Amino acid sequence: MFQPVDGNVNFPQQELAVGKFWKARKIYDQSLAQRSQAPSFVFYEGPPTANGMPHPGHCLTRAIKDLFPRYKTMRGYRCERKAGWDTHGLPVEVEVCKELGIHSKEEIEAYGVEPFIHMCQQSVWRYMREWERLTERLGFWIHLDEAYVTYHESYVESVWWSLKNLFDRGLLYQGHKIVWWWAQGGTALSAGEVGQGYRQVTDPSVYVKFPLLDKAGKVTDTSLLVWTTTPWTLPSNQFAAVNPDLEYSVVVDHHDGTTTQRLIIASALVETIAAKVKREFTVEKSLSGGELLGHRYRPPFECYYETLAEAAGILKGSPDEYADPDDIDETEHLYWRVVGADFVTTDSGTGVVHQAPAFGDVDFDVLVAERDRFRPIALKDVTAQGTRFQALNRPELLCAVGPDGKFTAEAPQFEGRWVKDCDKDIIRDLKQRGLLYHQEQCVHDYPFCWRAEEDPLIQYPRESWFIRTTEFKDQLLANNAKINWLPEHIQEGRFGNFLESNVDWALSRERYWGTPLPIWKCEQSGEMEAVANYDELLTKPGVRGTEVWDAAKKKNPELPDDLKVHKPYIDAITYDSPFTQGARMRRVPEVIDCWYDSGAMPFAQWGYPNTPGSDKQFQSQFPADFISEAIDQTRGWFYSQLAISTLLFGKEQGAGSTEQEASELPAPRSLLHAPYPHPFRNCIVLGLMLGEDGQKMSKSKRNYREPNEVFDRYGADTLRWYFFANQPPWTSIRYSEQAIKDSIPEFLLRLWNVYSFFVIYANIDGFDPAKEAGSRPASRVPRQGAGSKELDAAAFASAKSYRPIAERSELDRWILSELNRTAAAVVERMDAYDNFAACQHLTEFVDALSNWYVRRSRDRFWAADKRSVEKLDAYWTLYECLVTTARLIAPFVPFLAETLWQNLAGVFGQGANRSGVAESVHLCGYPTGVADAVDAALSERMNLVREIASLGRNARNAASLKVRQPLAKVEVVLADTTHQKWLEEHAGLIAEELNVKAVEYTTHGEEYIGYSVVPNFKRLGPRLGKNMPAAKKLLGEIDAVKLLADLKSAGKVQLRFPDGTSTELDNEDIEVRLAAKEGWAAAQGKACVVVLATDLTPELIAEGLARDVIRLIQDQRKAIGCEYTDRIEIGLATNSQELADAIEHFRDYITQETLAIKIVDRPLPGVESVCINVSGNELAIYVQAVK
RNA sequence: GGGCGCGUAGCUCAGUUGGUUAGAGCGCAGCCCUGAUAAGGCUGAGGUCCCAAGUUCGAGUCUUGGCGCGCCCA
Repeated sequence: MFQPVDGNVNFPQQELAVGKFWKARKIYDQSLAQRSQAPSFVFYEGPPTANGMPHPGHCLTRAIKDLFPRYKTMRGYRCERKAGWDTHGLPVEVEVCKELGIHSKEEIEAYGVEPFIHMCQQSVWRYMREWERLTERLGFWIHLDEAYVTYHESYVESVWWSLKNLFDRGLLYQGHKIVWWWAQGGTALSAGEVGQGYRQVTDPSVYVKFPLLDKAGKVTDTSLLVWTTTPWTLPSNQFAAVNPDLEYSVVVDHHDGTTTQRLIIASALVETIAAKVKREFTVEKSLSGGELLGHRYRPPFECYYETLAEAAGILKGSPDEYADPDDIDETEHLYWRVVGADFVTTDSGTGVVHQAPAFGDVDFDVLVAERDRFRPIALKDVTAQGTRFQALNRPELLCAVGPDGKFTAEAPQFEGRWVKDCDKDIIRDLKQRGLLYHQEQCVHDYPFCWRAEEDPLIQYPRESWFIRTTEFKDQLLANNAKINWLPEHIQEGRFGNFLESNVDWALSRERYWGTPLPIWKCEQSGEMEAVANYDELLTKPGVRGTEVWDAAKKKNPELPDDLKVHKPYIDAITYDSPFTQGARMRRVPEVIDCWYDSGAMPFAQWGYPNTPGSDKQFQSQFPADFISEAIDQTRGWFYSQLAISTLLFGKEQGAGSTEQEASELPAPRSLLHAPYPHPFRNCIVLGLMLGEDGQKMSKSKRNYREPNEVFDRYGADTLRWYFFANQPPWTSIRYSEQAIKDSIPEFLLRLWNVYSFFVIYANIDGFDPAKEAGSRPASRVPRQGAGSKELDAAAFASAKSYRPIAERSELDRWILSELNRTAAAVVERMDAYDNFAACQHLTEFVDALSNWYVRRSRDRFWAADKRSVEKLDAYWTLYECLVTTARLIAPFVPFLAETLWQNLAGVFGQGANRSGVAESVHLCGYPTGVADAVDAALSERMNLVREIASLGRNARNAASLKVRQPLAKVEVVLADTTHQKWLEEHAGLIAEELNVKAVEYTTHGEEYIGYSVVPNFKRLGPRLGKNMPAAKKLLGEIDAVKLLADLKSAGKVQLRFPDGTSTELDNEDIEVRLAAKEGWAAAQGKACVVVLATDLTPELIAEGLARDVIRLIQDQRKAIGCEYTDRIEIGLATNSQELADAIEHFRDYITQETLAIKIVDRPLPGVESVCINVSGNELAIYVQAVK
C-alpha cells in the first residue's frame, strides 16, 4: 500500500517534514560519502556578508548554487560544498557606528579601536542564524558547520601568505590614489557614500589664461584659455590637456584696443565663448590639438614654478640606457606643458582643460601616463649617481593642500585657509594679474558628506597600496578568454571591457576592521618587508608587543583568538630592523580591501599553505568547475578571484614572462602552471532582482516579501521552480508574488495530481510494485545493478505482471518514449548549464503525462478486472514515469521529489531498510534516458493525434456540439499521407477523445477544404534567390490539386520563372496548406483539417442524454461524500418520455459507470433529491450509498 | 559622459543558424470537460515586435543611427 495522498496538498508542510528526514538520516552526507571515489565537480561558495536580512534576490543565488551541485552529484560526481562568510569591511563598521551613534574616524578612535573591532566581530554574526535558516529552508545543501570565515586567523594568514608572495615579487607597491575625501572628518568615502551626497550648488566658473612660452622660455602674447569651476585647484596646476584629434583656433580678441591678445580655443567653441563674453573674435589660424602638444606655458601661480620650471627628464626609448646621462638629449620638461587626453571634449569649457592631478582622478591618470613616458631611474642608479637625477626622472604630484583641506606652506599666499574659502581671493588675484579672462556662476551637482551635510567633499590624493595588476593584463584577458560565461556576452562585454581598462588594484583601506596589511616598515630607513604569518612574526629578532594581546585575552578570556591578527593587537607587535641598526620595524597602519579576502577563498578557505593538509585540499579543489553570483560581482568577486589567481598561480605555457622567480615560490609547482581558466571554469552571472514596483529591492519600500513568508505560503520548491523555469537566470527579473503563485499549477500541481491519481487507484486495485516484483527486487538483481537502487525498468523486469515495453499499448510506449526523450534532453541542457530549457522539457513532459497519458488511460485504471494485463501495463508504465520523474526533478525541487520518492519507493521498505532501493531520491543517479526506448516516429504521430483531437474539440465548439453528445463520425483530411495508415489503426483513441462513432481519413477532401501551396522558403531560398517572390506567386496561382497529383506521379514538377529560368521542385520543396471551406463544422491545423458529421440520430441523442445523466450522478456521488469504491442506489424520476427512454436504453451503461447496484425510476424514500434540467428535460436524481 | 544589457499582447516573459500565419502563462469574455486535478480543453478580444535607415529574394532576429529603461563605472 502507498500512503494515501491528500488531495489538498500543502507543500510547505511537506517540505518541513522532508527537511527533518534529511537531517535525521544525514542524506546530504550520505550523498557525498557514496561519491567519495568519484571524479570531483568543484564548487566555490562566494561568501555572503551576513550583515543584513536575506531577501528574495539572495534566494535566487542560493537556489542556483544548489541546483548544479545537486545535479552533478546525481550524475556521478563528488561535489563538496563548503560554506563561507565574508566578515570584514566598511559595511560592518558602518553598522557598528550606527549602533554606537558615531560617524567619523576620530569618533571611532575616541571610542577605542579595541572595543570597536570587538563589536565588529560580534556584529558580523548578527544575521547569520537567519542566513543559515534560509539556506536550510531553501534546501541549499552546503556544509554550514565547516564554513570558512574571512576573519579567522587561518584565513587571514592565508591572505598574508599571498600578499607576501606579491610583495616579494615587487607586485605590491605604494603610490597615490585620488579619493573623495571628507577633509573635516579626515576620511575617504566609498563610491556609494559619495553617491548619496550629491546636491545642486552654485560654484564660480572661471576662464583663465595660461600664456604660452616661446622656445627661450619667454611669455608670448598667445594664451591657452582654460575653464574651471574649482579655482582653488589652480595653484596645483601641472598640465593643460587638449584632445589631439580636435581642431583648435588661435583667435584675436579686439575688445581692448590697446593690446593684442591671442587665445587658443577649440574651434567648435569659438562662437559659444565669443557670445558668452560678448566680444568679437577674429580667427587667425587653426591647428590640430596634436600640434599643440608639448608647448610650454606659464602656470597661473608661482608656488612651484620658481623651482621646477626648468626641470626635465629623460624619455623612455632614448638610446643606450647605460650611457652617461650628460650625453642624453632626449629630454622633456616635466611640468606645465600641453598634453593630450581623449576625455577632452567640446561639450563644455574651452577644449583646453586645466590639470591638477592631485584633485581629480582623471587628471591623475594623465599624470601617471606622463610619468610613464619617462625612463624610471632604478634605486641603484640613483645611489650610484647621487640624487642628482632623482628629481629629474619624472613628474611628481604637486599638491598645495593638506589632508585637512587647507592650503599648505607650498601656497604661502593662502596658507592655513580652507580651500573653498579661497576661491574668491584666488579669482581676485588672477584678475589683478590680468590672467582672468571671464567669470560667471555655474549651477551643478557636487557631492557633500552624507554625515555632515555642510561639508563639501574634495578629491584628494592619499598614499595607498596597489597591486600591479596592469602588468598582467594580457594574462587576465587570456584567462578570461577560457572561462565559460553564461550569458556569453559577459566575457567580451562587461567583464572583458573591465579587464581591458585595468588599473592597478588599490588594495589598502585606512580603516579598522579588515585583514591587516602584513607589511612592517623600518622606522628609520623606510625599508619594508612582508610577513606571511603570525608565527613567522614571533621568530623575528627582538619581537615585542605580544603582551598587548595577552593582556586583553586575560581580561576577557572569551575573546576569540582570531582577533590577535587584527588591529589593534597586531599593530603593537614590533621587532628589530634588519635594515638599520637599532631601529624598529612597525606595521603600516592600513587594512586591505575586503574584496581581496573573498578573492583569495580558493586557497584561503583551506588555510593554505599554513594549515596541515591544506595542500591536498587546495589542489583537489582547484579550479572551480562552477560558480554563480549576480552581475554586480563583475568588478567584485569575479574580478578579485581572477586577478589573485592569475597573479599567484601563473599563466599559460609559453605566455609572456614577467615573473621569472615564480619557481621559487612556496606553492606546489603543479599549480604555478595551472592551465587557464582558473580559478573558475563556468560562471552563471545572475540578473538583478527588482522589487514588485520595478525598483531596487528595499526594505523601507516593502516592495518584496520576506523569503520566509513565501516559504510558509507557497513553499521553497515553488520559489525554486519559479526561478529555474520562468526565465533564463541572467535576465533581471521583477519580483512578483503573483507570478510565483501562478507558476504552481502548471507544473508542481499538475505533477502532484498525476501522483495523487496513481496512488488512489493503485491502492484501490492493490497494485504494489514491491509485491509484484517479489517484494525484494534487490535480492534478485545483482547488487551493482543500478536498476534496483533507482527503480528503473531493469528493476522490475523480473516481476510477473511486468510486460516488456514492446508488448504494451501504443500509449504506454509513447509516454515511456517521451520520458526517455525528456531525460536525454534535460541532461543535454543541464550539462550546458541551461536550467531554463531543461525546465521547459520537464514541463512539457508533465503536461503530456497528465493531459494525454493519464487522460487517455483512465478507462484502463477504472476497469473492473484488477489483474487484466492492460491495467497492469498502465500501472507499471505510470509508476515508472513517476519514479523517474521524481529523480529528474530532484535537483530542481528537492522536497517534492523526495516526497514522491518516499511514497513511491516506500513500498520497498522504510528508512534504510529498503532492500537496496535508495533511501532518498537524492542518493540516486540521474536518469539520462535510454536511447532504445525513444521512438521518434511515435512521438510525431502522437502529436498528430493530439492535434486532431484539439481540432475536433475546436470544431465542436464552433458548431455548439458539446463533447457529451456523440456524433456519427469525423473526417480527417491530411496534408500528407505519411502517417495515414498508422492513424487508421489508432482511430479508437480519437473516436473516444472526440466522442464519435467513427474516424475516417482522406486526402481528397476537396468538398470541405481548399488547398494552397507555398514554397519551402528555408530550402528554396538559397537556391532561387531573387526568384523567391516569383516562386511564391506562381505556386499561389497554380492548380494545387493538379500540382499535387503531378508530384505524386512524377516525383517532381517544373516551375518556369518570368526571367526565363526554371527549376524543378520535389516534395520537400513545397508546403501544402489546407483551409476549411465555409459551411462545414470543420477546423484546420497545420497538418490536417478535421470535419465533423453533425447529423444527429435519435439513438445518438439518447446516448448523449445518458452521458448527461451519468455525469450528474457522479456529481451527486461526490456531493454526498462517497468513497471512490462505494456502491450506490439510484432513483431517477422524470416526466420526459424521451429521457426515460434514454435511461432505459442505456441502463447498463449508466449502472456500470456510476458503480450502481440498482437504478429505479422513482424517488428513493428518505433521500434528498436534486432536480436538474437535462437538455430541456426535467430530472430528479436520488443517490444513496449502499452500506 | 563611457561600457554593458534590455525594449515583443493589459501584465510577466519565450522566440533556435534570418524563412513569410510571432507564441506561452496570467488577466478579461464565452463555451466545454471532469469521481485524480485549487486542475484541464476550445474559442474570442488584445501586437506599428520602441523609432528610422540599411543589408537581403526574405528582418522580431543582422548592421548603423536615434529614443526610452536598468546596471556598472565616471
